[in-house]
Parts: sequence; C-alpha cells; structure tokens
Amino acid sequence: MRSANSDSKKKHRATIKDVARASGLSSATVSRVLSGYEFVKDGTRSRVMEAVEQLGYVASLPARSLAGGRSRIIGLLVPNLDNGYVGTITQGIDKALSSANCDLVLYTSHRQPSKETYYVNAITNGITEGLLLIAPQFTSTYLAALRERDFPYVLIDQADPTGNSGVVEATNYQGAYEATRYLCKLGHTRIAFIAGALKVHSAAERLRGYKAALAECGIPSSKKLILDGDYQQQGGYEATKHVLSNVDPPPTAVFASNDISAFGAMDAAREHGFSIPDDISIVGFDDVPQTSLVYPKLTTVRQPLEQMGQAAAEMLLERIEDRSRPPQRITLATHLVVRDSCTPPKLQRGERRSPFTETGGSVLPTN
Amino acid sequence: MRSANSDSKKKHRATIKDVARASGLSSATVSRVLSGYEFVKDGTRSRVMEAVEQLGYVASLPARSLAGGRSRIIGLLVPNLDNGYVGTITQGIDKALSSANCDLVLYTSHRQPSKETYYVNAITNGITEGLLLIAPQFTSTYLAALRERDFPYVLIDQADPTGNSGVVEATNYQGAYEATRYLCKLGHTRIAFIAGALKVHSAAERLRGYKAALAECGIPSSKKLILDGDYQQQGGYEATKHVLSNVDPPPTAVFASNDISAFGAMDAAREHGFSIPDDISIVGFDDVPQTSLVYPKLTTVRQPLEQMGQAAAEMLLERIEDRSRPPQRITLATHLVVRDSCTPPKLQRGERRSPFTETGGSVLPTN
DNA sequence: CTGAAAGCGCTAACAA
DNA sequence: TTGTTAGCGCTTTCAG
Repeated sequence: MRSANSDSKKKHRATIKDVARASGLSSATVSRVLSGYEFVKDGTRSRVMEAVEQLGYVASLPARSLAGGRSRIIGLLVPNLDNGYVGTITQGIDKALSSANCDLVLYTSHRQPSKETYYVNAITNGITEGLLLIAPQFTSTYLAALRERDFPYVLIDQADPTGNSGVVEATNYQGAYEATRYLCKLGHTRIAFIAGALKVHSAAERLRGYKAALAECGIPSSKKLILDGDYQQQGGYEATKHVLSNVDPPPTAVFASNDISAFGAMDAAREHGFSIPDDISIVGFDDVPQTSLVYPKLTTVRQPLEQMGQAAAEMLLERIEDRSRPPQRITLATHLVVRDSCTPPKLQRGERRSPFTETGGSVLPTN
Repeated sequence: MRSANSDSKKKHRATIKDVARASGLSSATVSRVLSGYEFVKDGTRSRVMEAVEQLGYVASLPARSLAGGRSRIIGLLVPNLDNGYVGTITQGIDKALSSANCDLVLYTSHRQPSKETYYVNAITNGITEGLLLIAPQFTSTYLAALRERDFPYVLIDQADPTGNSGVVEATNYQGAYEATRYLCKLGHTRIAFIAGALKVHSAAERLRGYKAALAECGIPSSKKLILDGDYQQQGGYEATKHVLSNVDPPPTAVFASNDISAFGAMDAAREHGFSIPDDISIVGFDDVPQTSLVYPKLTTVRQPLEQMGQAAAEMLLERIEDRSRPPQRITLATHLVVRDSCTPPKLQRGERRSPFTETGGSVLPTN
C-alpha cells in the first residue's frame, strides 16, 4: 500500500504561524511585512522574508480575504470566448493584472439567463475585488446592482447610458466614419452597412459614423443598404446574402460593424459568385487576429483591443484603491488598416467580370 | 450632496447570521440547508429559504472556503488566449462547470517564467479546489508540486510521463496517421511534416503517426521533409518557406501538426507563388474555429476540443469529490475533416501517378 | 517597532 | 432534527 505514508501525515502547507515561529516573531509582524507595511525594522523584515522563502509560504487567499485584506482577484464577465475579440482584450487585462499580482475569475454572461441580479450578487459576494465587463448587453440590470453595492467595476467597449461608470472604449464613431469615407473615396457609392445589435453603444456609434461619412460625401443613405446584424458571423452572412439578392443594383461594397460579421459577409459574397475585392469590397471593424488569416486579408478599423484591456484593468485597480475617485472614461483611437479586401468599384452595369480573374492562383509554378 | 446617505451607513451585505436571525434558527441550520444536508425538516428548510430570498443572501466564498467548505472555484492554466484552441476547450469546461455551479479562475502560464513552483504554490493556496491544465509544457515542475500537495488536477491534451495524472486527450497518433494516409492516397509522395514542440506529448504522437502512415504506404520518410515547428503560425510559416525554397523537388503537400502552424504554411506557400490546393495541399490538426475562415477552407484532423474540455472538467470534479479515485485517462476520437485545401498532386514532367491515386488502393490500416 | 487578541463568515464536530 | 462551540488563516486595533 503505497498510500500509507502519504496519508498518514498530511503535509499541511505552511501558515503564517509557521513563518512566525520560524522567524521568532509574531504573526502580526509577519502579516505587516507581507502586506508591505513600512514601519518594520529592516532586520525584522529580512528575517521574515527568509522564513517565508525557506518554507515556501504563500498566504491563503480565503483567509486573507475574510480578514478584510485584499484578495487580489478580479472578475471578468465575458460574452463568449471563441472569437479572438475577447481573447485579445483579455490578454491586455492579464498583462496589467499580472504586474499588479492579481488573478482573474472568468464569468461567462450566458450563465444565468434570467437572474442577472442574483448573478451579480454572487460575484460581489465572492472573492472578487472588482469586476471588468466586456461589452455587456444588459448594462441596466448589472450596473444598478453593482453601484448599489458600491462595487468597483469598469466597462470595456460599452458605454453606460447614465454616464456613471468607468469606461474604456475606442473611437467608434470616427472609426466608422473613416472606413466609410475610405470606401467613398475609392469611388463606391452603394455601400451596404451591417449593423451590430444597436443596444450596444459601439454598434450605434458605428452606424452614426457610417451615415455621417455618407452624408459628407454627398451620398444619400438608403434604408435598403442598412442591414440588421448582431456582431455574429451568421448575421453578417445573412444580411449580405439578402442585399446581394434583393437589392438592385447590388452594393459594390459592404462595411460590416465588426470583423466577425465581415467574415460572414465574405462567405455570402463568395457564395453569390462574387470575388473579393474585384466584385465587392469589404471592410470590417476591430482587427481581431483572424483578419490576416482570411483571404483576402481584411481591411478593417483597428481597435486597440489589447490596450483597451490593459487600460481597463489599470483603471479598475485604481478604483479599488480609491473608491471615491470619480468615474473616468478613456477613449482610445482607432485607425483604418488597409489590407486586401477593397478596390475601386467595377465599371457600370453591362460589364461583367470574367469569373476566372482570381488572384495569381491559377498560374503554374515554373520550377 | 447626494453622497451623504449612501456613505453614512454602509449597507452591509447579509451574512448567515442575518438569515439565522430572520428565520429564527441557528446559523448552523442555515448552513445545513444551504449545503443541501438532508436531515432538516421541510418546514425549517423553507423558512430558511424564505429568509435567504428575502434578504438576497449569498454566502461569502472566502468564509466558506476558509471554514473548509467547498469554494466551487476551479483553476485553469492556459498557455495563451488568442487562438481559438484554448477558447474552444474553455467553452467546454465552462459548460461542465456551470452545470456544477462552479467558477473558473484563469491563470496564464507565462506569468512566472522561472519560479513555477512558487506559482503552483500560489494556485494551491488560493481559493481554487482543483486545477485544469491545457497543454502545459513544463509538466515535470508542475505535476510534482501538485501531487505532493495532493491537489486535484487534470491534464488536457498533454500526457504525464509518469502516468500518474488524470488526462483527457485525443487520438493524436491515429489522427496524424489518418491524415497522412489521406494525403498518400491522394497520390502525394513528398509530404512535408511540420512538427510541434516535441516535448509536448501530442506533438510527438503526431509525428509518430505521420511516419507510420508513410511507412505503411511504402514512402520512405525523409529528414529533409520533417521540419521543426512550435505550434505557432510563425513557425509554420518559416518551416514551409524553408522546404519550399531549399528542397528539390519541393513537397506537394504539407501536413502541419496543428491548424495554427498550417495557417503559417498557407501564408508561406502563397508567398512562394503556390496556389492552394492546386500547387500544394495542406492539412492541419485540431479543427479550431478559424479553419473554415481561411481560404481555401482547411482540411484538418478534428479534435473534439469542446468535449475534451467538458470531459476534463467533469473528471476533475469527480476527483475533487473523491480524492482516492485512481487517475483516469480519457482518449477521445479524432477524425479527418475534408475541406478544400487538398487535391491530388499535379504531375511533374516525367512523373508517374502514384499507385494509390483516386479511390485509394489496397492500403490496410494497422490498427 | 512589535505582540496579544479579537474577529471576518462559515462549517463541522459534539451535544441536546 | 437543531443548537453550541470551536476554529479555518489572516488582518487589525490596541497596548506595550
């Protein structure tokens, strides 16, 4: 029975008392050293550190947290994980948090379909010191509960209608404006727009930007070219499929509210027999990692996702330190990243492009 | 000053005592009800629940955890977040965990470059009840520490050399074997292989499968066609670039150890002026979400990532309930997903079509 | 500058 | 079936 020895004496991990004993000090002092209290003799401090080192001591989070100390754990509420969007933001968060020595608890927002308030309750009663929310849809429910508890939180890529929250976002309006204008300048006049769920602030802003640019370029905006979308690939696919078959003449370009739906648009265009960008130009928004994976590489409005995550985490940390600090709002700049999915529009009606004009693919290698 | 009232009396959230008081019972009883203890009178139970409801009470995790109860938080150690691989697995984990009402703490393995042991210490001393590790590279360091503490954990997509760990993985060997054989049957005889970091078990297995299939098809395996890789896009890119320019005649197909490096291979091939699949066929491994995003859609070996995550989470939960349970090992089946990145090779001058072309010859699988 | 002691909110024997 | 009583490991007054 090899279990005998390992079972007989459960190797209890070192506690603060062990450190106290080993260093000949009180646990209070050890605690002080560990939490960076300044009035301790240098000698004492080093004796403690030595013992800590030697015992491989790491404080128990639950205990520390119960006793009113900081848990150094912050929560992150995400809508999903499968597209690079959340992943990239999270990478930034993680960066900021690890410099601050904090950990991350992941909450997926689909968890409690109905009882959001209960959910927030659970979060705020947990070990978490603060909460980061990535583009939450139901802000009204969450935010009220959070604020009522005076629980620190920061919104990422989503605004608070009441203006009472810490927020990190990007220039959605200008980004969309710039992208649309780029398309106009290329010569496009029939530019479809795939919207995001308009309750999400960024989606509404992007639509505004699109309209503004159109107006500015003297192109009347057409209801038939503004499609409903939901920031999902499927939505982008369907919207595009729809305009391509039902609007005549069809648009020569589509600006999707985010990259994911732009991917759907690409699928639909291709399925419709259009080649990109020759028959139709496509622009996205976000610049998720996949943009340079698709073919042709997607021209898009870059949101500095990683930086946004980092900024949000830092803001949250500050709010945790100092609860009285008024809510800040950081807006980071977007910019257009021109890749391969756009060209000037084809010639007028009557002309048809040969279906075999794809990029250099069909050429045989010479070696 | 609207802050006056909210500041004056910090709304202390309800504790178990409040519930006890409100229901006229002891906190022990409340605790029993809440933890699902069966021997409580129904009437008592409902009185408690009522009070809980009414006060919006949610137990404090730190307290519960300190007192020896379950924290219902499990840790997840991941290598990165930006490619769908981890995200998809995590989705499965999340699914299993939310049915069990558990939360997830995210640890990124790059955190403590050197002091891994310290890191494990920190994890096991936290609120976490168990740990899930996605394809960790430094198993030796982690696992010893984990086992020494008798801390429940499960490995995902990585084996434990000592065979003492709970493991969930897929049939890496057969998957690679199948993919390679598919390429052979298509008529390819010069099939390059982009390896993963060979210290990762799956990578080694995939290499084995590749070699076995080649042998089985009577194709001598050539060192020049086996390239170093690291499961990263850049690695795949460089490896492919290298074979394409330095090996003569160049391979007509490349089998990349994972999708991410296959994407790199696609970039390199294209850059080299090759069109896919006409000039070169490419196969990946994993079937991450991006595979149907790239163009052409990538033929790949599907690993049931989400299921793997789910299975691992379930296994971990079981191990937490019953520590004495011997380590299990679950191996899920992979299968080839044929998409658009492969065709039979083009004949070179004076070259003969391989005997296996078209409907595949008389090749028999070994197992 | 350091120690003693009182909890933080909960669970787990042990009684009743 | 329920209440009482100790702690869990740490932080934090309050005294030295």
